[in-house]
Amino acid sequence: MKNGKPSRKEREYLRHRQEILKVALKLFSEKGFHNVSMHEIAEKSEFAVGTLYKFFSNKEDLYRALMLEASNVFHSSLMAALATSGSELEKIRACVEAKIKVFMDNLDYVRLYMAETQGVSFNVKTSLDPEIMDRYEKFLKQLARVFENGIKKRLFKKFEPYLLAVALDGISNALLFHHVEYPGAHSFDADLIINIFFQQVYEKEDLRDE
Amino acid sequence: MKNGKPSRKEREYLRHRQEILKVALKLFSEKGFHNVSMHEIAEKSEFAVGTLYKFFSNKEDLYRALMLEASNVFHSSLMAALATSGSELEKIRACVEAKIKVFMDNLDYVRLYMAETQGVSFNVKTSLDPEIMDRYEKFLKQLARVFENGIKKRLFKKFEPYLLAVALDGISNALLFHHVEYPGAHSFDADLIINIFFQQVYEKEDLRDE
DNA sequence: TCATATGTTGAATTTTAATTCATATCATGA
DNA sequence: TCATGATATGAATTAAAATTCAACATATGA
Repeated sequence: MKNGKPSRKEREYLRHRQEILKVALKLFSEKGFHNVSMHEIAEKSEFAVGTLYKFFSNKEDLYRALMLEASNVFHSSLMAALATSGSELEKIRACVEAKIKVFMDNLDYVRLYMAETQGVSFNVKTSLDPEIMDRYEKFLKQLARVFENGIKKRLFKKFEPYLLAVALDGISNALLFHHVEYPGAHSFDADLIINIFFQQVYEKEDLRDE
Repeated sequence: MKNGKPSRKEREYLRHRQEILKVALKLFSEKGFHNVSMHEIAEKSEFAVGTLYKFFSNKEDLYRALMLEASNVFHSSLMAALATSGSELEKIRACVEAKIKVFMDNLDYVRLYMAETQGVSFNVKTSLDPEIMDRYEKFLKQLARVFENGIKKRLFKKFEPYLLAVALDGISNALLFHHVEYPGAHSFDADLIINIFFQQVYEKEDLRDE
């Protein structure tokens, strides 16, 4: 059937790889790296253990691949949001909205990704990829730059921009975590974050103190 | 030597137990639960493996005991701070100060404790003690109550108190984590948290909008 | 001093899970 | 149809820890 497309074997290969990753993501995010065995992944993905090793050189490599994907999804989405045109406040609002969206759209990834960015990587092996840390760092720096510009323009009060970035990220994460753990306990949206954090840090025109 | 104190064997027992816990805390906090073996704990604490099992029925039990201790230290300190007399703002300031202090005084515990409260408990077995979760929950509720009172007295703007509690906690954790990971990168103290979060949520007398 | 209880030891056992690899299956094209 | 290379298989191997327990040490007090 079909003729010589650019690939074919390759697409098959990719599909299989994807399938394995999907199952592994589900399992890792539910039970954590150490509480999932290769046999379990094999079983759930309907491949043999040996086959897994054709796709990933070992368990850690498989995990790393997942983290990388997660990092891609989150990072690109957040960076894109920060690049929005508009005022500094608008950029940041876009960023918070994007964060809530990727968060909700990728709940399985959330647990993996958060274990890396939040509070360093605890348990999992020797803190994985510095690559991922770097990216997170880059995001925070970019966010800090937005704050910095906002401060220069006298839109925001004078706080160390990087710390503002850390703080905003902290609030967002905390609220998102809470929401994921107790959905529906307290309604919650992007505006709330913006309001709690911002309405305030955002300096009212008639109160500039500098 | 010495005569019949209320105990003696018991104090000896406790001392030994304490010694084991101390070593385990150090190791777990450095390398994570799964990357520390009972043999390593035995070696470092200068007991035999078998002896460890006289004190703790298994590895998980040992870990659990540590978490409980950590929880005690943190929880009692934070609750005490919230019970301070004074205005709502003062209570909350006391709480943030207490948090920074216990945090700094117990860096080894921090990693263990945070893995539990922040972002649920990832990796380690089936999310440990609900007891610990309960306590954390209690703390947040108490903090929320303070916010609630502050709102009633028109000291703070009207936000869902529980979410304010989550948010404040989130900011504090994020900044503390950052500080622990990159000490000296950006100076940082209780006032900063209070200012970023509060100066603002705290409603200026001349701006009440309700 | 000796018998008993209490605490300690670490080699041996058991468990658990990662990783390998000889064998089987399948797809392709001669 | 058959030969060949590419893939997939899963029982067998290996590795790493957790846990046990019979033997040893030490303290107590009769």
